[in-house]
Amino acid sequence: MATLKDVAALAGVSVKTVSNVVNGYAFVRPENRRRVEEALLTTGYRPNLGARNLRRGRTGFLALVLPELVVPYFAELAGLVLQAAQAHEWNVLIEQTRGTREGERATLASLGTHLIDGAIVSPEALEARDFGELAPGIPVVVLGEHSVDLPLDRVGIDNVRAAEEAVRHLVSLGRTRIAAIGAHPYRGTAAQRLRGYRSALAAAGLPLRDELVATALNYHRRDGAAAMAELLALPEPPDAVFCFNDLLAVGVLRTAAERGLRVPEDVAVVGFDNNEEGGYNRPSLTTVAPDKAAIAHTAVDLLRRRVETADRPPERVQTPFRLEVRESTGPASGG
Amino acid sequence: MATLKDVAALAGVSVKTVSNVVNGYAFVRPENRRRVEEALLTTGYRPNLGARNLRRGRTGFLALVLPELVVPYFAELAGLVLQAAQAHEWNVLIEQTRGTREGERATLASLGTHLIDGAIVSPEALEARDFGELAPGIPVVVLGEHSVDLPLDRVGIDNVRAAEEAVRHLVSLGRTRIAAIGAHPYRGTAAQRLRGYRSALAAAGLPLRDELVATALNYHRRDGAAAMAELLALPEPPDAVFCFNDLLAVGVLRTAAERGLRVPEDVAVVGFDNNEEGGYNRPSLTTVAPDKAAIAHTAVDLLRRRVETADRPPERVQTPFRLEVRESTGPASGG
DNA sequence: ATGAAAGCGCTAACAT
DNA sequence: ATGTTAGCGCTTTCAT
Repeated sequence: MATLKDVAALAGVSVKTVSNVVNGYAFVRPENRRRVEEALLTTGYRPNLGARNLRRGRTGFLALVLPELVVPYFAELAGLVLQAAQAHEWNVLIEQTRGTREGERATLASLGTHLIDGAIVSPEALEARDFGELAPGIPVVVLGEHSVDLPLDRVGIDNVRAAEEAVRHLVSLGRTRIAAIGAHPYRGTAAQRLRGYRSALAAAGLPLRDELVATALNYHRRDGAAAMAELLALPEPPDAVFCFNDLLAVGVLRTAAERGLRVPEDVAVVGFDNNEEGGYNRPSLTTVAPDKAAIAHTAVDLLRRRVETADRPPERVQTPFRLEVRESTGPASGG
Repeated sequence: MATLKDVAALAGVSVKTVSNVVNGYAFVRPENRRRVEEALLTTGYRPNLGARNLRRGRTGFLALVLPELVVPYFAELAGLVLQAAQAHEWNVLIEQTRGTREGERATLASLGTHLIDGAIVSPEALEARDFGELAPGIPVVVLGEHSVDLPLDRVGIDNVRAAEEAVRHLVSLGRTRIAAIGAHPYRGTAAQRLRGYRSALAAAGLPLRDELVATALNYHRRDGAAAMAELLALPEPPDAVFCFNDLLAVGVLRTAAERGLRVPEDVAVVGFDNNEEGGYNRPSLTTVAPDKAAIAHTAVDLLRRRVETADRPPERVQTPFRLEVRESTGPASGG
């Protein structure tokens, strides 16, 4: 593979001149420029970005740290981050943590190693001190709410308000036994959504029943299905379910169908995330739809600014969301 | 950020010794090792991988080039590739091409720039010469079938046999008007699956009807829904549909439901890819299930061998698959 | 406008 | 067993 030196030798100029041409510098004598460009072509030169970055002190990489790509929300988000990063000439390195504290800590620790300019992290189990300990001085943008208050840039929607809106919607349908699936011992977003659920119930004058709040240690379809099975075993099963993500909701729909329940007549269901698959479910899924493109774009932009000037106060940006009402709570049923 | 030199100065030894300790070299005097380790700790040294790789002539990166992460098949595969790559101490750079030749060419061209050791490419529109032109000398492993015969390592399932098996299954249910959705002007996998579809029909003594073969330029849910709407508008609509991926099939199920058709009684549906979502559909989706973990693992391994010795003859590895029979063709209906 | 040379942080000869 | 040094490919002073 041809290097700058090879090209310089072939063109009969210095490395500097070739570098100037390659980097689009203005003042190069036309004759030299022509010869360099010819040499560039015949050698098929391509700059070694590693070397360039070593010299420049930036790597051109950004790490995207997330639980797992099989979760559609993260796959969709990752796709959008890739696009947003491209606009800033950043390559994206995706790291899966599997959502465990172990995995998250290990990944965070591996970031210290200079090959990234910064990281966008979607934490689940991480604690505040982990960041300082494992990735000191590394520009980080955090996605979503987190139980601990970190002095880091952060992007996400207002989960409390979003949950309130979802539950208020169920209340407006006349539902009174509204369950929640997705309570979690330490996930920040789960805590926020639970808070919104409770405050909406309280505002509607409905009682808070502990047996209607189901914990889910994971947010996969099977966990939703299992949780719904338990809720249906209650003496008085719910007439509506608010799920903390769409995957849980899909599991819920499945279990409901297997038990012969009609959705939304017997039980209305709301999800969270607006995965593409929800629109094709039967019934299609009512869900909280965060503006994922805005999240991706904002995160990348925040990271860029953080990289440029490290000593800014941390920012928290709230991105918009809306409630997408579909068949699982709507009048037209697919049940 | 501390460098090797800083550590050496602090420990009162040479950089070589520090390097030896960092890289786990055996022969370091215990006293020196102790001092180096101490200096390592107090400086919080982390190796600059960029510099290391520049020197070593490898980058530690592998590019995974795929159409888009919102397609569950690619998201699932990407997750598995990340895992497989980790075992070889490779970081993975994901590039989305959006499945266009433009996008694929642009991505391929950007690979030439030395920051990757090799690439795993899932092409859709690429032509043979693109590889030679745009990424000359770069170790590449191709995923899936491709219309053009390339002298490159390749991993995939036997799409012809897989399609045959799917269609044979529909035939065994007594279906006679079996449609196919997903014919495509240049995708290699589409051509193979179409071939399998045709040969299975021929083997069963069923006529090949052109009106039952639907082209899909994209393989998203909405494309399946649209194609199914057209098939149902035929004077004699199909009694079974073989879709070239699960997303198309999900769209088909949706359209069928909207028209009040029962699946599988009125129309049986088979997909391809075994996305997680298919198991939770109502009815759950019968599908061709490729062993994605095997694909990911094999691709990474093939790439490693290609990087190590460039002058091996290209290999083609076929990974296993099986037909996963569920409700959309099975006796127990969810329709 | 261009050349010479230093140096980014690291590893690998080569010495000792 | 460890120190010295060259050099990976590039950008960037500093000269000229």
